[in-house]
Parts: sequence; C-alpha cells; structure tokens
Amino acid sequence: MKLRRVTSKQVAERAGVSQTTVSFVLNDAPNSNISEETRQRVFDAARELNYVPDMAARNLARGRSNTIALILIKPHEKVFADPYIPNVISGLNHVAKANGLRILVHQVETLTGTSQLDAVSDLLRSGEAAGAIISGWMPEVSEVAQPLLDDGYPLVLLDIPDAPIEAIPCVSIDHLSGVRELTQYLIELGHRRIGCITYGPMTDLQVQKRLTMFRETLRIANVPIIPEFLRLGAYDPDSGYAAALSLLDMDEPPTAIYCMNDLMALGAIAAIHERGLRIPEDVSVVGYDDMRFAPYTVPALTTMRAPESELGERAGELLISLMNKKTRKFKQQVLRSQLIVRNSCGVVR
Amino acid sequence: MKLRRVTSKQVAERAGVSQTTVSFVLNDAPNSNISEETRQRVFDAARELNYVPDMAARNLARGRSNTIALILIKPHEKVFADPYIPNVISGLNHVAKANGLRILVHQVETLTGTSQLDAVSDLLRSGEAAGAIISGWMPEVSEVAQPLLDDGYPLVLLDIPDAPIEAIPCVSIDHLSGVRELTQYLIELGHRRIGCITYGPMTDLQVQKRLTMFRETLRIANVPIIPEFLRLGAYDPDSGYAAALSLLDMDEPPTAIYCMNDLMALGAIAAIHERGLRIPEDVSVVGYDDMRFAPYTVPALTTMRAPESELGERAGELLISLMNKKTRKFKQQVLRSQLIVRNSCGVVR
DNA sequence: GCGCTTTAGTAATGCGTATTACTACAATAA
DNA sequence: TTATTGTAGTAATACGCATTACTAAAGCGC
Repeated sequence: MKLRRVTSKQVAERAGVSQTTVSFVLNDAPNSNISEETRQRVFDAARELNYVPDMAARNLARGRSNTIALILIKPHEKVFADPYIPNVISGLNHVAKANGLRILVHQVETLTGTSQLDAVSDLLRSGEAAGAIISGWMPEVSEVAQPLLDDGYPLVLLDIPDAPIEAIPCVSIDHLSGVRELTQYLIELGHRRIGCITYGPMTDLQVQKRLTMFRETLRIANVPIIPEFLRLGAYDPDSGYAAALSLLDMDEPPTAIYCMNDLMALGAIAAIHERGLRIPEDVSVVGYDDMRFAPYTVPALTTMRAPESELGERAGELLISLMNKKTRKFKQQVLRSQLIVRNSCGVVR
Repeated sequence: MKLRRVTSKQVAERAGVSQTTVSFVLNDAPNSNISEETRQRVFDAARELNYVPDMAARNLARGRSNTIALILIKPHEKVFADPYIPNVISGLNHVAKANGLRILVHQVETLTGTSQLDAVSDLLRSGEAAGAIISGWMPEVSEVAQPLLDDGYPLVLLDIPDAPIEAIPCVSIDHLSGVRELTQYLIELGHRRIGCITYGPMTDLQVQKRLTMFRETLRIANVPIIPEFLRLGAYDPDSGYAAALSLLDMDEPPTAIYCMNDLMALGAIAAIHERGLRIPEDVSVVGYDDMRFAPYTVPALTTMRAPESELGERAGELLISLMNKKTRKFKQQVLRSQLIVRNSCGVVR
C-alpha cells in the first residue's frame, strides 16, 4: 500500500551533498550559489533514484497547497444534468494546468444545516486547497464565504444572480440579459401571448430572477402578463412535454413558448407536434443553453448560448491572481450569453 | 492570503492539556485513556477557537493523503463532450463522500511523450492522492500503471477494452456485448444491408474493438459485410449527418444505419428526413449512449444505455478496498449495458 | 506495605520538505 | 597584510500533526 518513498535526503546522499543543496537545486532557488557541476550531480542522482517530492511535506513546509477547490452546491442529480459544470471544469482545468495547480471537485447537496456549511468551510480552512471557486448560489453561501474572505482566503464565486455582493470576487454569466434578449426577440416577432415553462424549486434565486426578468421585459413592452401561461417544469424533457401540452390545450393558447432550458424545449417541441401544430407557423419556441442537440431539433431550436468554458477560465484566472497578489483587489466580471437564432421562431400571424 | 492558523497546540493550551491529548481526543484514538471531563474541555476549546486540523500536516504525519485522483486521458474537448465522465464523477463522488475522501480531477491530453507520462506518474508518486482511477485506455497507460501497481499503489482502471490485462484491477462496461446486442437486434429485424457510422481516431482501441465486434456479429449471422457501408464520423451530429447522407445517396443504400453514438445518430436522423425517407419504414437507425435527447428524436431513438454512474461507484469501491486492505486481491468487474428499444427500428420490408 | 496493574495523561520524536542562519574558503580591494 | 566581499555550500530549524514511549498517581490483591 505504502510506496517506499525516495526522499530528498537519499538523493543528497547519492549526490554527495546536503539535503539543503538538493532542495535548492531542484527548486531552482534564487539566491543559492550552487556550481553547475554540483547541480548536475543532483539532477543525475534524482533521476537515477526516480525521486518525486512528497507533496504533503512540501505543502506543509511551504504553508500552501497546490490545489484549488471547485465547490459545487447543487443537488447530486443536477450537478451534471447539463454540460454547464463540465464546461466550467474544462475551462478551469486549462488555467489550472498552466499554473501547476490541481483541481479538487467537491460537491455538496445544499448548505442548509450547519454540518454541511461547516464541511465546506473546514475543507477550505484545512488548507487542503489554496483557493476555491464556489458554484451554486444561495444565501448561505455568503455565510461561508464572507468569513473566509475576511481572513484573506482566496475565493471566487460563480454566477451570483445580479445585484452581487460588492465585496465578493465573482465571475458571472449575465443570464438576465440573456433572458431579456430572448424575450425581446419573441416580442419583436409580434408575439403577445407568450407562455413560459420554468423549473423549480422556486426557492432557487437564479430561477426566480430569470422569471422576474421575463415578466419585466413583457411589462416594459406592454405585452400582457398572463398568469395562466406560466408552467413549472422539472428541468427535464418530460416535464417540458407535459407543461407544453397543458399550455396548448388552453382555450386561447400562447403563440410562443419560452422554455427556461433546452431540455424542456425539447419536450415542448414534441408536444407541439403531437397536437398537430407547426413550428414556427403556429407556435414559436425558444430554449436556453444551446445544448448539442439544439441544432437538430425539428425545426432547429433558437436558444441562448452561455460562455461556460470561458467562465471557468476567467474564474480560474481571477482566483490565481487573488492567490498570488497581496492585494485583495479584484473586479467582478460579467460574461454575456449569445442569442443563437435558428428556425423555431416566426412572426406571429 | 495566509489564514492565521489555529493549531492543535493552541487548543491544547486553552484546554490546559498537552497537544498529544488534543490529538487523541479529536481523533478518538483507540487506546488513549482520556477522562470524559478532559475530553469535553478539549472539544470546547477546539470549538471556541474554531480549530480545523491542517491537512498537509495531517497527511504528512499519517503518511497518507485523503484524496483520490481521477485521471482522465482524453483530448481536452472530448472529456466532457458527453455525460460519460460527468456520470462517472457523480458515482465516484458518492462513495468518496461516504468515505471522507476528496476527488482530484486531472485531465491530460494523451500519454505519448515522456513528459506527460511522467506528469501522471509523478502526481501519483508524490502522494498527493492515496489512490487513483484512470479513465481512457491506451497502451501507454500500462506503462504508467504497472510500475505503480508493482509498488503497491492502489489503482483502478476504467473501461479497458476486453482482453484486459489480468493483473490490473479494473471496472469496465461491456460495450462489446452492447455492440453485439444492438447489431443482433438489427439482424433479427431482417436487415442485411447495414451501414455503420463510426468515429475516429482509428487508433482508439475502444473504437477499433467495437467495429470489429460489429463486423464479427454480421459475419457470424451470415450478413454480408459491405466495406462501402462504413463511414468514419467525428463524434458529433454534423459528421453523422454528412456520413448518413453519403450512405443514403449510394445506388443501393443500406436499410439500417448503425451509429456508434447518439450524437451521430441525431445527425443521421436529420439526413434521412432530408432525403424524404421515413424512419423506420425506409431506414432504421440505432445509436449508443442513450443521451437525454434520445427519447425525443423523431422517432424516438433505439440505443444502448451504459451504467456510467454505477461504473464510477464500483470503481470507487474497488479503489477504496485496495487502499484499505493489505491484500492486493481484487476482482475485475464488468457491467452490462442495456438495450433501450424505442421507435427508430423496424422490420425490413 | 509491597509489587502489580490500570488510569490519565505527557514528552519526545518522526513525517519530508523549505528556508534561514551560518561557515569555510577563495578572491579581491585597500 | 588585513579587511571585505563573494562563492559554494551546510547545519539547524520550522511546518503542524500523529504516534510511540514513557511517567506519575491511584487502585488492588495479599
């Protein structure tokens, strides 16, 4: 189980120098005066013995770990329900590798309950990770984050819904603008009866805000907000299907359906076909996420694409700058989503 | 940047005991005789000071880290192209949490080149992770894995193509049986002209074996193997679309198209519709993966579902047993995929 | 009242590295 | 010649915990 460790001491012995010298050479210490010849001896000895520094010892001595934590606060089954987090990891991985850092992925269901709150806090305070990125906003997050930030712990929050806490470094995708843009697009096409399929739980701040923005955009454009046109889905195609059916079966159904994500839009499209209606002639549909199947729905789905991988990169960069600089200065960054117009929307007749 | 650490020494001071006692109490050491009263004092002091053990120090002292590494050997853009890895992480996360372990995700493009090979080897030999799961098979993997295993390092390989190296602990999904089952299903429906859209690179052993199995199944059933019916896609819908078009435009096109994954099947379905053909009356289609959109293609896609999350769980369990037990005994495990019959296949006319 | 065991702890050490403070020697400057 | 500055290293220590070896006091049988 336990590998026989080769220590720097053994390397030193073999090279006929002190352990200090080994450390100096292998870390290329700035003010060490080691002759080229000795350096070579150390390198050779290290290679011959297949020396690999013990990370625990190094971290302890340096007082800093070489990993950053990605904390995912989201119910188990939802973390990887869509490519959002994978894409973030992908981007983060990129900058982590460039900086010689490891990524620790830690998923936790929620933060209600002191024990879970402490679990996250302890993970970071234990020094396991030299910094952390927290994804998944809820009010309790700031309870964890603020004390850590006050202590100078490098922390970056991901995707805080608008009105961000000023003092917290964060990188977000401006989903609210995305929602507005998408809604306006429907309005510009002449739709005035716009259904909406959102998803729960309604305690999710992100979802709430998006819904509010949807309504607000309608209001500003003087498009009637019809409460009966709102459906609560469950994130997945089946729920979108059911919700769409119930919308279509109304006496005066909507001419457009705004789906809060592509998966539900997928179900909605099936429902519309099932009722013998045409897209977009009879009903327009939009989704959100631009998942891989979106170009291949029939007709191809108009949706919003978020720069998720870039989000991960930016978050990583910000975190690293916080880790390196004494300064606690930072700027909150906001990335914009992109409207992907395909064929699922048409002008209202 | 650096949190002011609370050390066990400070806790000891506050509780009026020795550091040893603090360690004994907080770790609930088996043969320590500490009175209930003293225990309480220690607990109180620890809580009051908000003490969190330093993980680097703990790991060093214990000689073992509390994290396990998930090594992903796959090109950057393909790691998260489908939910395979996310699902594995999901399952792995489950058992990791139950065992108080962290997950370190390390992605590396390939293993050609000594530097990359060493990077992985060093990560594990550095003791950063107490064990590792390696996903992404290529011959070089065993170059990394074998020496580590010989040294007793706990290692589990994921999804080695059949004919596994006997001496290596691994957990796999039996994709070859999946391919056979799917192919046989088409044959049983009477298809004798079966096109195949595979994906590259052809150096990928997994892909090669699957293709071989596809052909072998045809051969055994005396179904002609028509080389012109083979297309090399690029994993994504667009390539499936193009490949399918070129199959359909042949003088004597296939009556069924076997797609090596759902994404390409998605494109193929679009191509079939584009040529004005009906599914499954004119052409049958199968995919592989059972991605979320599969029930909602038109018609719903018949495909193969792999127990990916379970794969992660099993791998985690096996790894943990290797980490705990002195014994190096293990059993290679193979999980079966499940045929999901929907509506994209019909009997040949 | 003597040895023996149990109870309730503590002192000391080790883990493997990074780093600080020091040394021996040579080269140079005054 | 002597003081000064490099040069090329080394010895010693810190990092914070776990753990082993030890101790002082109390309990107990006889």
